[in-house]
Amino acid sequence: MVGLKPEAIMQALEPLYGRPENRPSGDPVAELVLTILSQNTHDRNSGKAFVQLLTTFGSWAEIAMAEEAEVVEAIRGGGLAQQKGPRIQGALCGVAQRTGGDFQLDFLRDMELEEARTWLRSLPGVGPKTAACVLLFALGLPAMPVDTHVERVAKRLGLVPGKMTAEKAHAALEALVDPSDYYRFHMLLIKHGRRICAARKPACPACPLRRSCPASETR
DNA sequence: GCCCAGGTGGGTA
DNA sequence: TACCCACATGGG
Repeated sequence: MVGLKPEAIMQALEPLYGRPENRPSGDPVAELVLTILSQNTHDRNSGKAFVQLLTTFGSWAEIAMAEEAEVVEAIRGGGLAQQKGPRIQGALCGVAQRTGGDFQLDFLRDMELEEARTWLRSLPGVGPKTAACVLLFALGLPAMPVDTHVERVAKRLGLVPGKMTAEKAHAALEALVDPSDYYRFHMLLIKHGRRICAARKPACPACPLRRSCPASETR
């Protein structure tokens, strides 16, 4: 354990990556679909699959009602299409069922945060990370997405125990970080984690976190 | 040709 | 509860 506090970590990383500002996107359903497509997939692939999905079908309703094979074909370029196609269709159907046919998630704003999170997680293909992405990025609600980068960096910095499971680490980090800083914390750790992965260096001499930086981790 | 990417869900002990 | 593993494509 190195005893670094979240605020100190964010202050150290901001000179490198800038200060992230959350501007909630307009369409939570688009965020939901895009996040499912991005699961364990590189951004460039998931982004292409998302564009292809939107150009192939004219609306969320069409995607939900389409033959599964058509949806799978549209998102093939994103990888894991056999899994993600049915999950996207199932999630869209879940949304429509809840709203009586509308493809929108504004009703989540009227729920308690944990109720909204639980409802999202009841959809196929929606786990803790995807639910948090929709709540934070699209609706501007205080949930923190914890992906592999955030989890790995946070464990290395001693914010959470290294042996903690991903789901517990998620809850622990949400408790540790001020809710108004969720977006800032998430984005800074993502950027730092990506840089570490991209560099694949045994050490990161420029890192402001120095010895406590995950970049000193030998992979 | 190999490696990796912003998870999830099912199976097993 | 805690692991382990399959899932699949494109670009470096």
